[in-house]
Amino acid sequence: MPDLEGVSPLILNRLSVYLRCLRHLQETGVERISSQQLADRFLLSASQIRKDLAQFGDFGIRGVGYEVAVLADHLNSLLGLDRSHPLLIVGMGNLGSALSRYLGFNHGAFKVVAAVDRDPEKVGRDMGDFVIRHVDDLPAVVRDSGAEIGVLAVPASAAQENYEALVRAGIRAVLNFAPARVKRIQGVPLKNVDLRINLEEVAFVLGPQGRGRGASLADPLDDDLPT
Amino acid sequence: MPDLEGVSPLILNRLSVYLRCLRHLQETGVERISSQQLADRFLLSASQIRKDLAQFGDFGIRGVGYEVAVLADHLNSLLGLDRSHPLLIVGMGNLGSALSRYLGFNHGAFKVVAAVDRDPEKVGRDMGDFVIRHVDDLPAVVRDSGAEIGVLAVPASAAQENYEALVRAGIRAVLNFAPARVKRIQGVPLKNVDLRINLEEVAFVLGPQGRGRGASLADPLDDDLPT
DNA sequence: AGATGTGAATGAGTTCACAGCT
DNA sequence: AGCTGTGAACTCATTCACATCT
Repeated sequence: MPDLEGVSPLILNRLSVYLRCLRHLQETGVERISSQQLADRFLLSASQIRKDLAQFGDFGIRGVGYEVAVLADHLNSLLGLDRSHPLLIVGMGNLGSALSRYLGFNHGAFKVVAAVDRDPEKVGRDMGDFVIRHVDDLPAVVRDSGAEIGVLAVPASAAQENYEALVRAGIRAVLNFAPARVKRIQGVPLKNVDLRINLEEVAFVLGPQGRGRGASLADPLDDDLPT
Repeated sequence: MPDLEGVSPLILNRLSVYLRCLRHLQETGVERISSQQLADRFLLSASQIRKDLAQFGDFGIRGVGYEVAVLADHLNSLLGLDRSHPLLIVGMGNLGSALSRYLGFNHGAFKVVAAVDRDPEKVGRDMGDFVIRHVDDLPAVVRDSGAEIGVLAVPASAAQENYEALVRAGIRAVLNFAPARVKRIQGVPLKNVDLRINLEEVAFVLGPQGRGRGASLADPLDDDLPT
């Protein structure tokens, strides 16, 4: 049953992970796989895989396993990756440039179609598929490019105002990489990603002044998974 | 009781969040605050704040609240941010450069002290506090710089080999930003951070072809918190 | 046999509600 | 009175174990 409402972020992220594993298997020429094999191969839990998947329909074949290609395609469309998601990068400094490379992937589901910056030096630069435009032109840029998701890669102090500008320009969702919490405006999904928190986590396991050796606590690192 | 073993990553991340809120309050001149006020101010849960904090000692004063400065300092040292954590960036492309800016923060707890790259073009470039060196010199770079945490910002295909090189060079922990899962070697804490998963999450809330409007599901975005 | 899908059991994490300190 | 610290209640998530299908 495609019970799409109320899917927890935990399950969602695992689906992404499963999909990546499956793509990997596909490239390796594997056609069928059981939940147990998947779990062994990628350090996951077999029963969890089954439960996660069963939520969205009966993709498997009892006694056999899952058809890699079929399952991958199901997940792909479930995650909304079967249609293209045009991205707009706001702020083309190092982070913005890095993200524009990093995020274009996944069988073409995500594609950077536009970028804006405040710096006149950068405006006009040709990025191959598009030209960097001025942040003041956001409304026109969003309209012309058809961008759907805005990616904030601006300094912390400029994050909130740029989010709001994106909303006014008609963007449908925003991902914020600036190290500042942005407050969501009703109706425009927003995800704040703070890269620094990961560093703090790692710093913690190293302990006060080198508590013991490495992995002390409940092995908390590693939330996400394979490629 | 500083029951440091077995702290869940969830709590850990919340502690980081609390600390940021407190720093913010400090700058605003607030000296005391109750869990309730904190919760209201930053969209948190009061009882959760109290429970999280109580785990590590009695920082609060009944009937009064928490002394902002005191609590901030406690958290700071609890998270290991009172001593300096020298960072080494591996891969000085756009992402590496961006991270080297982005991650230097937090009252000087994190400082980039060295960087390496494979590209002879980049080797030798002066970054102010240090000079980019060749990745083959990792052992010497780690020794000379005293780097503690390695930050991988290399292409996916090079992630595993560079992690292993870091381990051989004597690094104490690693944060991997390459879009590839790296397998941990016993004794060297590793955290894989996959930026793409955030995009997929946002794409999902937008739904198949624009299911409803914005925030459909259980509002899953927004894990982390304020600055 | 061999693997899925799923209720039942366990465990983790969060909220409630209040006793006890200031 | 006001607010913390904490056991008890509750909700959410994961794992177990097995009936069911191929």
